[in-house]
Amino acid sequence: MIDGLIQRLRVRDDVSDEEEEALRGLISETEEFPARVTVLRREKLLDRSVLLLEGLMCRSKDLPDGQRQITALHVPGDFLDLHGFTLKRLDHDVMSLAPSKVAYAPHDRLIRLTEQYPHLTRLLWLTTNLDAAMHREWVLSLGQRSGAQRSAALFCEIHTRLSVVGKAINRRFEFPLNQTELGECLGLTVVHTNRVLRELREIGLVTFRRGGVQIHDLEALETFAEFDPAYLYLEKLSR
Amino acid sequence: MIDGLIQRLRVRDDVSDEEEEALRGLISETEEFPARVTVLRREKLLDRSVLLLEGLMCRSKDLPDGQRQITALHVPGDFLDLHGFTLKRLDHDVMSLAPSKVAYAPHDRLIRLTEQYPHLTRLLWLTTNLDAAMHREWVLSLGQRSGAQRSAALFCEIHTRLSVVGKAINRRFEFPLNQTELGECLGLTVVHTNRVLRELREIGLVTFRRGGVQIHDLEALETFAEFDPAYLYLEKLSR
DNA sequence: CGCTCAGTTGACCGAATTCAATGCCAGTGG
DNA sequence: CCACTGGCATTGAATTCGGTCAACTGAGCG
Repeated sequence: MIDGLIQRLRVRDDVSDEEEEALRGLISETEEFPARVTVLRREKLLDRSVLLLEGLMCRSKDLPDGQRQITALHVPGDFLDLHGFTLKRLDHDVMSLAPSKVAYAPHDRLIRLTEQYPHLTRLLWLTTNLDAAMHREWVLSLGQRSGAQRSAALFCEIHTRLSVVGKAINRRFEFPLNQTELGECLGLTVVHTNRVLRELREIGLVTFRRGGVQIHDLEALETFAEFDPAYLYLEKLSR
Repeated sequence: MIDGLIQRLRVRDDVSDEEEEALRGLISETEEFPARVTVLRREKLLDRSVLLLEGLMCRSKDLPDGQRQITALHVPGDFLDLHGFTLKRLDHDVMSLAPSKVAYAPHDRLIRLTEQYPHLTRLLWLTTNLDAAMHREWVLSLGQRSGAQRSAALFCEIHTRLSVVGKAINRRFEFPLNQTELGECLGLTVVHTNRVLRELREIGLVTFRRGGVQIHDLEALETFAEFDPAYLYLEKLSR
């Protein structure tokens, strides 16, 4: 059930059978959500963290004048708010972008885990640091890449992350955002997002259609985006 | 010596005397750097983490075509690469912006700490999650705020963070970036950075001069920037 | 004095936004 | 079956924000 998480961790380090059991013991219950509902609201005090099992979710922040920015996308196997375990409240909302299934990890169980499994604690800590690494890449993207490059880089990132959990096949993956939401990831208006998508389609790199993404030429897309997956830390090291 | 760090932690949670001792025991040695040198280079494998004691540093990423983005600024009391404790290598460079002093925390000592002090481990984990929260605010800024707002928001953030460690007095603080570097934080060119700074100065909000920042009207600046310090987590909670 | 480096300004250009209209379904109720 | 609706996607035209190029200033310094 939490295989996605274990898969993601085993890409980066060894996880013993005992540790795997401890991880399974974290989960208290599961819940399902339809697409486009707010799953976690900022400021509320937290006593559990949420692991995404199936579907797609995002975190978003907004400004008083109503502008919204999506700060992260989450695929199955990702914790949505493990940072909330230490922060105790969120600085952003979490919303489902597709029908999704989650599992809850109560904070008291996480505290016990930090007391009994230091190595596993470091691995969970690692996953929040991966989130931060992705944030930094988005900062780079928003600060320095053009709209089209930004879009291409995002498709490369999601393609790589979904591949790790076996959900990208033949350079195709489910990606049920609409163009407004994609624009909120990229810091672009819908109108310009639409133009950028047309450009990427017309030069034969990638086609985005509501529901999914088909990459036509992965190598060319990565070159165009100046994409380097180093920030996703896909290598196995003792942590 | 590591008082800045302890000050920052005690804003967010209680730190016992024993834990304070354990933190002091982390440090093996210190080192000083002049301004504008690369302190850590991306990709190198790490066996220690670096705590900033005095000065100012930044993390930066760049694209193959030479464009550079500063992804974070660090003030005294910040770890520069505690995320490197679990990631084992960095995805960015770390550079000094002012003459600085650092202390080293070898990873084997950090591992021992995670085995003996779970609560303190959670507090150190917290600090990396604070970094991620700041990254998210920068994503919001770069995606949705105008150049001038972005600049104002950055000044608000640094003012608040320096206040915590007693380094902002009377709405004035040292900030020895040049306009090129400030532009690399904001995703703007030097030329436009210059114009934005003039605008902020002329409407009486804030004056940036190489070396320091003087805020003229803090409340107006925060309103202009749509700044809300919630993402800095300045409240004390049991973690 | 001439050099360099940072800051500043103007003229022009291009990327992205804004505003507005149109097209395209899928669903739904008559 | 068709008319009507609402949500997205798409396109055009005008505008603006920020970038590019280039020149100039001023301070510090050997």
